[in-house]
Amino acid sequence: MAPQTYIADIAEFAGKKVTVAGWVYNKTGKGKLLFILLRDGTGIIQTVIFKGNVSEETFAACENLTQESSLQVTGVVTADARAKGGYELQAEHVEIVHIAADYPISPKEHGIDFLMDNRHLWLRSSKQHAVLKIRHDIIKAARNFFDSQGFTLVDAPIFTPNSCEGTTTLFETNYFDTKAYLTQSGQLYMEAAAMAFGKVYCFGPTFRAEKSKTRRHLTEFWMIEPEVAFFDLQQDMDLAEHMVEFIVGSVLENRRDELEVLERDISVLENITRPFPRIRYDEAVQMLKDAGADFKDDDDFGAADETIISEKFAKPVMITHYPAAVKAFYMKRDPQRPDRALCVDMIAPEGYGEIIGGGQREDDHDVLLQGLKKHNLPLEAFQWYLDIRKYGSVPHAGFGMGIERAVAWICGRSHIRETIPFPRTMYRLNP
RNA sequence: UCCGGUGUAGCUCAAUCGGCAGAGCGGGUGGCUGUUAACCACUAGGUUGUAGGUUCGAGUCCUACCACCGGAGCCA
Repeated sequence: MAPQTYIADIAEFAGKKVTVAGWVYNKTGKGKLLFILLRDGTGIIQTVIFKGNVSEETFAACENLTQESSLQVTGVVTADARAKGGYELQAEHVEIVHIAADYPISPKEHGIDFLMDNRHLWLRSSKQHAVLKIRHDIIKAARNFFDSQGFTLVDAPIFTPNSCEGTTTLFETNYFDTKAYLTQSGQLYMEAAAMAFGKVYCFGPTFRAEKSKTRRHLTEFWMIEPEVAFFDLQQDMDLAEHMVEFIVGSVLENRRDELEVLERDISVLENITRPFPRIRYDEAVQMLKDAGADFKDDDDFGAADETIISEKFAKPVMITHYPAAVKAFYMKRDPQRPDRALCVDMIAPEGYGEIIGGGQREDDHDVLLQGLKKHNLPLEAFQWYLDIRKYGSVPHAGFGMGIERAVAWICGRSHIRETIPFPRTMYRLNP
């Protein structure tokens, strides 16, 4: 193939002859003049094909180009205010690579079911493209954050012999002659790893066989889960808000164009700076009651409750000290008030719900053992986990951030299914 | 799993009281030297989700099923 110039870099080549390779995003024309919006994955540029500037055959061939046909265009880059992006390419030579069949996604509106059936093609559309570019940046920023703070990436297994929490439904697989389950969290393994490396994180897919059917749920989603030895709840919260600030800052710095494509209100994101508000569960309950919500004491918050609380703050709010009864068995209890857990949920603003859940872990062997028994969990499967409390147990804490929920919030998307390339939901396994 | 909704051309949707199946976009053909979701003319395109029922007659009414959408619970 001819050496290729990417559209993202096109301004550097004004006045020069380049070859751009890509796909037809849209085509208009007027008689002897054709305008082809050419998309190459890095950007879109208007290509001008004038009958007098190319051969008869080339012009005739270009008239037959359909949406998403692939081609290489060689010509001079010119600045032109009439073109979107400010530059256009005056075609001299066009090499058609493939004429696309009738492309199903037109520039008009479509229903969500149709678009999801065509997700493999929908990825080419500008908004979907922007969301996934930002997703990439969020993941990169999160990893940069931990890497720069001395964390070690220690990936957790996907196949697990048991439930991490014992409560959520798991996807069961046939693992040779036994059963294995797809992981729903890497946390327990990170606790073991933290005792080996001090500061660790994992980043991988997690699976929940819950029949959840909301705009915030996927059956397969990605989590980044740090875990730190000799860390308490307060330090855990410091880390979480620092990470979120870093990620949002990185997206604002690197993905302005994409945020604009998504029509995201940037001022809202610019306000995401430390410190974030921190409230206790009891204060949150009081807020709900003051707002007139129908709330049962010692219950967990529902989606509507989270929205009411989050709307009181312009930044993500961290809620701590939930009733231990509604939280997982490994949460450490507050010594001051043993019916409360040393846990934290971070609720994103604008009603996007919980993006982070975490807390300090129970580090006493016997208390943890009691918790396992109370939850009717198979003790044999958790022996290795109890070992962490037998050999140099220390206070430790961590959290998990759901990547897709963070992407949905930062991108201002109303539904999580657009924040992962190929979403898996209760009703969708294809494409 | 529960509650509510939708299903008509490739796509987005109309179709009055139960009375001839329609439009825009997209496709095709022709025209146009500055288009931005171009415009103009012509044209092709239908098992009305599936199966049954009521009726002289069903896209429309009834029953069941299927698919999907929105919400709840659970969670990140």
